[in-house]
Amino acid sequence: MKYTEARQQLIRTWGQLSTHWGISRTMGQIHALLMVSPDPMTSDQIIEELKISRGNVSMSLRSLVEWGIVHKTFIPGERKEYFASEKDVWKMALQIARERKRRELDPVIQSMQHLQAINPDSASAREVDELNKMTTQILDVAMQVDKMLDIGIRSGGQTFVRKLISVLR
Amino acid sequence: MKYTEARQQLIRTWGQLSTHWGISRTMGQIHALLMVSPDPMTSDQIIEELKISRGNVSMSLRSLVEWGIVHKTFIPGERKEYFASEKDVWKMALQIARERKRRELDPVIQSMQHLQAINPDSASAREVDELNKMTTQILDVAMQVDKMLDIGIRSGGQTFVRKLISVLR
DNA sequence: CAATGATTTCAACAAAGATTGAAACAAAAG
DNA sequence: CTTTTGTTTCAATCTTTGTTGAAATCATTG
Repeated sequence: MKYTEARQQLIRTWGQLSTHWGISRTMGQIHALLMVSPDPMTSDQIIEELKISRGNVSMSLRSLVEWGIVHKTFIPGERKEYFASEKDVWKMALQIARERKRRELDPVIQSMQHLQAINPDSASAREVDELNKMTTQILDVAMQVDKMLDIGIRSGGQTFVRKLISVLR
Repeated sequence: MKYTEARQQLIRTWGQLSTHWGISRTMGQIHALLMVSPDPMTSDQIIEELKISRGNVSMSLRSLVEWGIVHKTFIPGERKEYFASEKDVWKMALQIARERKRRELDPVIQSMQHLQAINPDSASAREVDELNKMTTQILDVAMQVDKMLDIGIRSGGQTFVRKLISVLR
């Protein structure tokens, strides 16, 4: 397989994949492009390469920076801003896990905590009971997963998963 | 907090959440409704409760069944189909993990395997090198996560996470 | 501080995704 | 076989999300 093909396919695949994760296709493509680029890139280079609008590039880059997986870098004597992706895929995965935990898991925990202690108005005991069982279970699962992610994040991805696999096989 | 409120909030929250996960809001709501319902429900009851169209309910239920977290059940002497959710949240989480692995992780592994062994056409050594480093890393991470999920799935969620937390703290 | 170059914002537009509802289909009952 | 009841399909429509491009903002330079 030729370099240019392979590179394009990676960008396409990553863009495709990203849509399954609440991230726009363009963001995914930009991220892939930065991952495989040996040097930081300017927005103009990205526009050129992916044929997308300046506005879109600007917004996507900002969002990638907010996710913490792309960094602005300044090159001495250069006026333009340069962007580079995190190159360590484990670090990247952890950073994504950390953000998703914050954006998705933490709110669930909050929400389920509010739903504890129900006052059975017109409902039957069975109904109240079932609802309680569910919220309690969901809270339990969410809190344990949360704890697990904390540990994983603290100990660094590779170490964590390696240990884990060796311990639990 | 009153029962009816709490129930509605759970349904709203779950529907909201589901959109972050490539699942439509309606599907999430139906799932929440089935989770807290002590008895299996017919599509008519779901339509009534959530005020959504028959077609939507039919398609969403099918999809939930494909995900393996909702089951059709037949009640003797009844002509209608009844649907019930998996009630064990750990089982549910595992089933979702299993499906997501199949739908999202496995394709990445496949794709990265295709991208190994690049023929440097017009590209510089640095560029080829960077691309190779990336695809190799991604493949590595994906395969380890895959292995981890396999172990987790085999040993059952609760056991898995409990062990893991206790071992790695 | 005016001019130039770079970046961001945002209203208008486009694309993708979700939902509806009515027609087609399937299964059981009379 | 016909009717009744229940389920699925799918084109049309609505909703949500993503994208563009030009104007506004910001920053640097002479």
